[in-house]
Amino acid sequence: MEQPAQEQIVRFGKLLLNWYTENPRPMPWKNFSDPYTIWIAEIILQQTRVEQGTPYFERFIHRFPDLQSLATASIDDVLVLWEGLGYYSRARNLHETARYVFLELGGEFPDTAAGLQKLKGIGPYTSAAIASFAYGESIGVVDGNVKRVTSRYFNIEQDITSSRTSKFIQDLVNRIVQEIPSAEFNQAIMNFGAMMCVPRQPDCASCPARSTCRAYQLKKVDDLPYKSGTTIKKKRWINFGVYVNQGRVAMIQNKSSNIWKNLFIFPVIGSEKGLGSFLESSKKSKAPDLPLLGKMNWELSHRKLHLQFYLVDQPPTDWEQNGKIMMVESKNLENFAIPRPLRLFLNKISYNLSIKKSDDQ
DNA sequence: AATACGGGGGG
DNA sequence: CCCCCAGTATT
Repeated sequence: MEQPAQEQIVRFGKLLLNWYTENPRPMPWKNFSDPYTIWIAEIILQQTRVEQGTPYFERFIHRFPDLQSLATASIDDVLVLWEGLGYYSRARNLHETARYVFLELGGEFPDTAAGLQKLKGIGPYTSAAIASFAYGESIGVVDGNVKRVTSRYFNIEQDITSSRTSKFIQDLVNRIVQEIPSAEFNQAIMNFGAMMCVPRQPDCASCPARSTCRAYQLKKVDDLPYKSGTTIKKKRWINFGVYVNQGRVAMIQNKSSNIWKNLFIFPVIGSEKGLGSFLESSKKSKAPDLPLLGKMNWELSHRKLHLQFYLVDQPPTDWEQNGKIMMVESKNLENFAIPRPLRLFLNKISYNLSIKKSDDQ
């Protein structure tokens, strides 16, 4: 994969910067510009949401306002303040690094990302964050937000967990901060990822970057960032309406999707277009106000389907989903091709439907 | 390159 | 309730 063109990345950077100007996010550590306070904030924020980390930051800075106070404290006192935050090695490394910088470096933090990264507990992300926020170094941060936003906007399809992809994205944001102030851009892109370009069901309709977002254009927002290992199984939610009358069950031949094409299914609730529209959309539809007969998770090679079966007392007219509703006699169900999960469901409720089946169980 | 390491939020 | 998320150190 090649790096995007220069004008593309500059446009991207300006978009995010404009968005951030209009959507500032007050965070307590923004009032500080010294490396110590920024370092504390960034360690707390590793793997931790702003909302959760903020009260910890306040307490920590109040108790340990400067490097000396932390370096001369006991690890037990530090851990007390850390309690509940998790990843407790962060507190241990924090304390160890405080002592090291105070005793061995004369109280002065290294002033480059490369130097900072030599310290315990400071990796690629945190070193870039401190270097840009405290020293104005032109280096981009790469955290989960940045990976998600860039992989979507630039349609980066490579495995987001590989070191090769991380380097590609690091190079990409480093190019951007050659053109745009690094501290502002780093704040902008991380907050954009946290507020706008969120992991699940982002509100693309109100996104200022959608007109030039490659994932949006290609309808791949739900598929990026791509992560290897566990094959991505898109989740889909489908509500079926089960209508039973005099021992007959309402079925319809599915013409609207490639999954289970031409098999007979219960009509779906919530869309006149049938099954297809549910398989296209990642939106979880609202639970209808109907008796829930059962639910079932069903995994295909590339889909994880959440199936729900609702009892309806009459077949609505909008059930003409690319086909005709047919009332199938229970004893005739075996003559129809029915998807496995629906067949299992039919077997399960057969008693209630007064269906007698010899091969039950 | 793979794994361990907490805990919180949202569907 | 279950699933998803996410930097660094270690192996």
